[in-house]
Amino acid sequence: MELRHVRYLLAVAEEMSFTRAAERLHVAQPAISVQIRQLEEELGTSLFDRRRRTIRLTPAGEVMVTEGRRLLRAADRAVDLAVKAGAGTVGRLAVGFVPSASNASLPPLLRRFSSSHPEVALELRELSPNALVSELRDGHLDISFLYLPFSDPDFEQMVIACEPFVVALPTAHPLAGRDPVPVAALADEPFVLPARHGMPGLYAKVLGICQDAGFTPRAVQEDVWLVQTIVGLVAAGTGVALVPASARAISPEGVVYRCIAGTQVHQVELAAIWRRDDASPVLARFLALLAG
Amino acid sequence: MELRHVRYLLAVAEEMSFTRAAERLHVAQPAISVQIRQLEEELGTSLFDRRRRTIRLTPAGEVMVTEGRRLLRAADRAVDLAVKAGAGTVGRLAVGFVPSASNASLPPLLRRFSSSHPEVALELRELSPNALVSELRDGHLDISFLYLPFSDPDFEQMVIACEPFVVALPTAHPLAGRDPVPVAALADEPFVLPARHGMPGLYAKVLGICQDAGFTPRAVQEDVWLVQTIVGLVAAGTGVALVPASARAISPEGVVYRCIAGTQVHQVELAAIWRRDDASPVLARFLALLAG
DNA sequence: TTAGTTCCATAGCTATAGCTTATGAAATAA
DNA sequence: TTATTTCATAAGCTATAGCTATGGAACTAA
Repeated sequence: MELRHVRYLLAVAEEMSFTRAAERLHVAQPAISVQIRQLEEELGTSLFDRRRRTIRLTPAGEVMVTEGRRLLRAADRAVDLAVKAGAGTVGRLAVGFVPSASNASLPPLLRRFSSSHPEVALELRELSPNALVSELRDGHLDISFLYLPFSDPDFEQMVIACEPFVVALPTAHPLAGRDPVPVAALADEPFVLPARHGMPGLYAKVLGICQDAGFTPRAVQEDVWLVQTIVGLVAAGTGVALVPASARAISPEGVVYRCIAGTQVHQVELAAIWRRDDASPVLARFLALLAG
Repeated sequence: MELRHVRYLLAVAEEMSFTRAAERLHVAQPAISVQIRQLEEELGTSLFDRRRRTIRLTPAGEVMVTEGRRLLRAADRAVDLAVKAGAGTVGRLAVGFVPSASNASLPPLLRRFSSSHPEVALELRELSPNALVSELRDGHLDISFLYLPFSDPDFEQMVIACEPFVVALPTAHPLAGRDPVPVAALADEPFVLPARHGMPGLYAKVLGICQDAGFTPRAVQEDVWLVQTIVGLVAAGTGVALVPASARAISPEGVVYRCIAGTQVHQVELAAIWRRDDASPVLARFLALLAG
């Protein structure tokens, strides 16, 4: 049995005429006769009572019409869903991000995508950068957000946000009175540093800023995972820190933010990364939104 | 799209290989390639990621596989149901009968059919003979049971039970002492007669028996619909009656049954009638049970 | 790296099967 | 009855599924 048999059957049943069904389907009448007969032979039973000139459905015909309608609906549905899945307007998108990235730029992006693609299920996961990469590789994630630098030939990347660094100081700190603060002024300060291996992008940037100012930061606390925690430690008076400007949103008692003095702009770049060979249409849609 | 496309897709998806799918379907590998490509072109999206040597389903492919399985199941189900409907092992049978026919012979027949055809819904209706005929004609009934004689070129009939007449007498009646009772002895008795137009078969039989005995029954009560009612009237002393022997099952206080004397056997025949042009497979099954 | 192997895709050809035209038989309608 | 409608059948044509041969790309194993 093929869907053609069902389509012909329904046309005949609905027109109650082989002739009119043929017209409706834009084929000659004998084509209908032959196809219906084939179906009848396959089923081992007749579908129409043709003894009168006005044909009638047999009980088996009635059943086949009912089930045939269901069948064609299921076929239409299958096509519709597959087309949508192919276009990326239905499906699933697993998004990963480093803890600090749940800041200003990401939520609005996700919200916009979600409202323009209501049939795509967004799955959000907060992971360390290396976990993000391995999950992307395994196909458990479709796209991830982390701080640059990052480089891997298997992945493509796109910068989606670029924010300046600011200095986080305990409120009582002598430098809190100055704004902007020159980086060189922090040369002898104890530093709270982000996780070197966990967040290599951020770590490298902070180190770079200090080295540009002519010193290597003295770590009083290393391997801190969350920007939130860094800020907390600064607030507790543990030391000073260089953090992305979006950290201003986290403002616990005891910490102040100051701009960095000087002409050189130090920025941290939040990037989206995804597998180069990932052909997921949903991902393509998401990337289009990122780029557009 | 045809079911062939879906069958090929599922084979490829299950084997995860065009080559093995081709072997499984007993066709050459290019046939699979072409059909899958056709489906992909119709959907406007690819179903397999063929960049690697081990192919993978695309999101659209996953969807199409899931929906395709559903589709083939629906197709199988449609065929199965239609075949059963054609064989008469599933469906509906509307059975009509005159009130009096719900006696000894019919219930066991219906019970036997029902247990051998559990998927056939039996619909039972108690109607007058002319209503039976018109409902048969309209197709609201498939088969009916009534008392002969009945004759109509549009219908076929089969006698399914044949029972002798008996005389029903009030217990106190003088003839109650005799057994058998000669019909002639009832010549001057008041008769309770079945409905002439409502049950022509039974009425004609009773009249015939009396006329054979040389008299025309004097009706004290005519147009009685149910044999049960006739018996009740006899029990109340209204008159005597000739009723089918199965009426013995209805034995209220005040009535006795006596055989008819004489060599001539007077019998009433219960027959099944159905439309000559009715090709219903369920009916055919039922008739086979009646005949066999 | 290179040679060999294993895939799927493509091209050209064959054969099947669906379609068309022409026509016939049976049931209606006039 | 005759004319008309309707479905079935037959013959020829055409479209298409499928086959064989082959090529290119991706792995695999020296």
